[in-house]
Amino acid sequence: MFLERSGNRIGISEEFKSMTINLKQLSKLLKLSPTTVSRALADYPDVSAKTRARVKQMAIQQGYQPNPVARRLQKGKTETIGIVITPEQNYFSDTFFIDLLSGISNQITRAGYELILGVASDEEHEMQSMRRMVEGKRVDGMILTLIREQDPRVGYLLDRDFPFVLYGRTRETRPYAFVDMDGKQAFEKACTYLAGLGHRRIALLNGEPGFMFPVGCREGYESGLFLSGLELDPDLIREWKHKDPSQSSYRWTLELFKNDNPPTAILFQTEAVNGILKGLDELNLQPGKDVALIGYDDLEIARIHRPSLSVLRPQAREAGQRVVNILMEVIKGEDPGKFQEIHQV
Amino acid sequence: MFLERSGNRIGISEEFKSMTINLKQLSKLLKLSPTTVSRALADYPDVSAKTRARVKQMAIQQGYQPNPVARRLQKGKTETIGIVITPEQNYFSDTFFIDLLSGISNQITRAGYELILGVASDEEHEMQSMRRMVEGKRVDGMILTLIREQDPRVGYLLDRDFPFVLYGRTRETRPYAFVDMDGKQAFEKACTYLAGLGHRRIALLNGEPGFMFPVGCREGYESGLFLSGLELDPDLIREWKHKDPSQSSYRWTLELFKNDNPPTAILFQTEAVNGILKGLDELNLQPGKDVALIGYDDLEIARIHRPSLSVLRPQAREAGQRVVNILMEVIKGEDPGKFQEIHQV
DNA sequence: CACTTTTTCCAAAACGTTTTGGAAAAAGGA
DNA sequence: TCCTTTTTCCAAAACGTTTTGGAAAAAGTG
Repeated sequence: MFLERSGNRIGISEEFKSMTINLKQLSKLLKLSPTTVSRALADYPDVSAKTRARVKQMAIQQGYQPNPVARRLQKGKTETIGIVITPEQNYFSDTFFIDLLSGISNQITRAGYELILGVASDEEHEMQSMRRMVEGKRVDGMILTLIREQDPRVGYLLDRDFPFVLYGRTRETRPYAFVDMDGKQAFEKACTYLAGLGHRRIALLNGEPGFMFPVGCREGYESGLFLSGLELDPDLIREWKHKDPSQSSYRWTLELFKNDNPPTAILFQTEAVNGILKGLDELNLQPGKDVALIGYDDLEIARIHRPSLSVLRPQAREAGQRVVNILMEVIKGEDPGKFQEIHQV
Repeated sequence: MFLERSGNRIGISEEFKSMTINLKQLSKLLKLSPTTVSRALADYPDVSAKTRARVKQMAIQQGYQPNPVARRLQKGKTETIGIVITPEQNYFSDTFFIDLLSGISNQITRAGYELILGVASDEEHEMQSMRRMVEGKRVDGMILTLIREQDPRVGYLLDRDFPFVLYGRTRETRPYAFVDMDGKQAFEKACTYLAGLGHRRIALLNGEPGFMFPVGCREGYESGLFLSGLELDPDLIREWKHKDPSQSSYRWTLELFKNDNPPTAILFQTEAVNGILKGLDELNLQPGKDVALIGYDDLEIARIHRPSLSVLRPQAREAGQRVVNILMEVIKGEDPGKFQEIHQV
């Protein structure tokens, strides 16, 4: 029909648009029933090898792809996973979170699923966004990140028996699935490593309580001190504020060095890095020389501070993939309690 | 049925699970046809005010929400928007991109739509991810960010007449919808501002060509110099590498000051900030004192460097919302060429 | 050949909405 | 009152799949 103008823009665009063929049309082309075509494509044993091949070839030739919406309705599944992220915590800084998201996204795609994203400005909207997904039947499962010690989202999902997996942990007695990084072990190792280098005054610039991760970091820090025969000095532990990590860690850095017996090393998480560097700069202390620094997370900034700034790099991509695989099992009906993984960093 | 154990966990979870009522059940409860209930909820005029009220009340009471999958099938729309992000460019640094995403997400939710996310590691996967969304009939429209000068995605979408909006611009003669920040004007202003303060040697640490944004920045820089009666010195223009912005901008910073006649001010984009600060630190130059710095994007790090580090803050949230509103119009069939907006920063 | 079993196919139903095209009931007009 | 118009409702079809429950054809068996 568009032959006479096949060379121009309209011809091309019409050609592309007509690429949407559906099952009925495809089956008509093959002189088969929609049933048989559908089953052939799904490799059911009750269709002969010959017709199966014929169907598949035609499907490829015609660029047939089953309409996902129709399939979802029939299957009674959305084939969709939900995640809600929050901007205020600068969780996005550097590559860590995007790596996690990358692992999640790719694995979800591999399963033929979709990832839908909510962005919430605070805890209330976070819950609201999740409820919309869950109660609106928009997803088959949820992935939760940035877990708090007391996290209402977990109770909510457990109450309605809705499939979910945490990246992180929370305080909850009922069994649930999670993948967590072993912050405790990481900080313990970092601490003993520094002690092994001769450091006796090791500071911890930790995240403030409320979130679960800093809890493990502190445990690891304390355990590391203990294993190295060092005493814990409360003056060397400080907590940056989630509202403004840079500013607060900057202040605490200055504070730490007002001490009569200042630290020679600092352990911290990503969020504090800018504040610490600025603080040290102002005090004319060289990172890596006057003060050893070990941070948690894959810091882009560490590349130009190498080797004066060491980092513990969690395998975020792998963790993301694992989270998805587990979620798929839970959706299938597996017991979530079976999936509780703590990954070494 | 679960009355005798309504106090325990199973009772509760069953109660929540039964909250999923569908249209047929709801209409039975109301002794009305599904048709009438559906139309009542959609405020059609052919249902009396009385029954409309009755229906709505019951719908709320029963927590009825139309199954989105079924509605999509009938409506022939996915009510879904797609976006593909790429991790390698550290676009995620600081709040800019997440703000944009936040504006996009919230506006999409407000429209009752869904945002599906793809994460691609390179240009090839970026295209692949987009094709899956488009050809797999998974979205009604696409949002594109991080636009390149020659961007195959734009041609692809134009060819098949698929609705999309760019955040940014590209070199393409056919009309398309976009929202862009006026990088040119921003850099021009910054430049004349610095000149007004007496600076005569203003450097530009620009993004490398390939992406569209640095083009405008450079134009603005050159125009700003011209307006201030300053001559353009090619030695003061350097480009950081996308593969490693920190490292390259760090090197260029050192390089800039090897000049016999070094700059007294530097203009740059977010990506270069760590490299520049590190470089200046190493040269014992104080930002804001020895060298004036003006960056583009909302830099978290600028908070602790205030006022020594100025930033041009684009209204990312608002831009994101605008992108969505435009996309909705384009999906409705409006001419994309009508929507070409350049926002002042 | 007659009967059973296996292979290969398909018609119809189902998923949960919205839309189409009336029909019945109520209201208005003479 | 009878006819016309408006209001209010609904049965049936449609969206594009997958699944169910056979039926027809082919192959195997004695």
